[in-house]
Amino acid sequence: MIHCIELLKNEILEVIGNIVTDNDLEVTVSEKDIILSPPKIKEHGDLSTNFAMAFSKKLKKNPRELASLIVSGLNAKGSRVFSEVSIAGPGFINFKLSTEQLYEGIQRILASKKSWGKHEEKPGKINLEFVSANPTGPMHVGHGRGAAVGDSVARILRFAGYSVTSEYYLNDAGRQVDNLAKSVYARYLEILNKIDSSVETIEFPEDGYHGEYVYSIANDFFNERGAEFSTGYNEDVFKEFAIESALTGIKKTLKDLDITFDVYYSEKELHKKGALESAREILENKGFLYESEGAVFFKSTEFGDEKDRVLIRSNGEPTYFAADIAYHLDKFRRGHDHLIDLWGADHHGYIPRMRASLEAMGYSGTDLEVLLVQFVSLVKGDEKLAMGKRSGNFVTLDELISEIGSDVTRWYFVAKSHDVALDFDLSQALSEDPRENPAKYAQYGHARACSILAKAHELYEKDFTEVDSGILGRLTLDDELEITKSMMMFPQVVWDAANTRSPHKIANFLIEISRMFNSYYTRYKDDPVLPKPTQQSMGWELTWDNEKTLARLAWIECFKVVTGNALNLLGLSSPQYMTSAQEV
RNA sequence: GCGCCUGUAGCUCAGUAGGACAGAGCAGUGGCCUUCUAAGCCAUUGGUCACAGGUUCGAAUCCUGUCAGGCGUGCCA
Repeated sequence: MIHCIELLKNEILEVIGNIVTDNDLEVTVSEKDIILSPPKIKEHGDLSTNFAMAFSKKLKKNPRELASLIVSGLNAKGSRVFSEVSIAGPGFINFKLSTEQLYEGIQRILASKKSWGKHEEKPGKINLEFVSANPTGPMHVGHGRGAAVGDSVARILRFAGYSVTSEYYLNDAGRQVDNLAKSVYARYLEILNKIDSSVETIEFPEDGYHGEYVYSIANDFFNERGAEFSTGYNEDVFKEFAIESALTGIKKTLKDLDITFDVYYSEKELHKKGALESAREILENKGFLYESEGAVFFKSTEFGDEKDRVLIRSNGEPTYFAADIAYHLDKFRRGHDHLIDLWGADHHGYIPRMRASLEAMGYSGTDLEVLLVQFVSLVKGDEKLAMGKRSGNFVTLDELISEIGSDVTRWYFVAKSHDVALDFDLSQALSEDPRENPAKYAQYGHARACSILAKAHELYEKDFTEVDSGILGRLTLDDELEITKSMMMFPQVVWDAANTRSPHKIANFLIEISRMFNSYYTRYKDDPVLPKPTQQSMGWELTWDNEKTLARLAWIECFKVVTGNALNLLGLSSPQYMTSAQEV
């Protein structure tokens, strides 16, 4: 469709140029001034522009008059892009694409295949940080949403031509992991005590982690190291073991969701290499630091923050914020020019100070973009399933995935705008009747297309993607042409989803186009793509309309390409076949 | 108190660089299976786009105020 829009814009520009010179106007109209987009309502055509309304004052004509000048100019010239042009309402100009454009579109899709919808590479490097869950236990459902959204955004941005480094910030330093290590130690002593009652247990740490998984880490530790630490705590040993163990679990969960990161960035390493000191030095030299009550403060109020923030506590320990400044500085130093962070919505108060620190160091506040991922509430009927790692009472992401599967999990996380609090109703995702399950529906269009193509290959020994344009002229049904237009829109959908960081736009597209396809399939049962088994009597191929079938098969190949690409952007699998409920 | 997000059909949500009668899924109602998978399709019910003003030829979309919900407002991360 981008292609058609470009062609049409040029035609319109030429006509407008003539109008301008004919009327001695001092106006320059450029390509950017013409907005061509598909109208909401199908009856209004395939592409529409409000140009006549927007430029009526500048061109000193009332909108309808201007529109009619443009239309008559276009008609006089003749066009290969549209077959009909009309004026409607207050001055919209509506175009109906010529079928030749649609057939060319099909050819382009077949030629592009997996690259259909992919945009040219752009300069610049984006760093996309997401999940970054503390390695203190299994991921919970909220992390899952961040993971699914982040990974899909990464895929979509790459498809839109951006260079993206996906990154997980590993908080393996600081208090949370200390708490975890102590918690594991406490459980470890409990285990030892059961075996040998002379081993004294300790009081469970106040801020400790109460989850069952802590026992399991402690148990693993005991199996590996025995009773070696029954009388003395070694923080480093327990911390390393606990982090390793938690991280292994997190990586396993991410793998189940088909999510991989380019970089796991360790906070501990950041400290080791002196990044905090380096960042502090910059701020110090620029005069943005001061001491008060024994602590070092950053003057974030100079950059619009509510209050100044502590970087070094009065006990000499750096804050999490101090490390985060160093980390973000490091991202720039590694050559990224735009940073995107996905944070839980509860961290939104953190944005002003983070931006302030970057501005203080000489970067632009807009170089850091924060996507806030709103909360997920798990609901199952009337039952509300609570979350919260420290209370120990939560549904893990692993449990969710094992109940409904990775594809359905990702779908629900990604099908809604990340900016909206999500009520994840398990009763729908778990529904025995898959017709209620939009995730399955989104995949089913693709599976159905594959299924038809598989059957077709039994009947025809041909590559359906090699079709000549004459045969495509056999696609004449309204549904076929409408679906073709949607498939041609896919690159724009990708572009829009990328620039608004909105995977759900891909999800909506997928549902929409799948519905059109399923509708087509059912509506034309009496005019099937392939001969039914009862129609395949000896010599059927001599009387069958093979050209129409081949045209449709090429078109179905397109559908498979488009839906496959869309599913892939969401991180869902593209099944070739799905087991029918009747077959189970 | 202040700040951020949200308020669209019974439910869950699309729809914001302003545009042509406000959309989908689920739920409801009525139809369609000797199937190229009924995991589907067709028809139909249902909304003063929280409320009140304002800007505009035109507002769910922009501005102001009000109300309601969520979150935040640590020398926690």
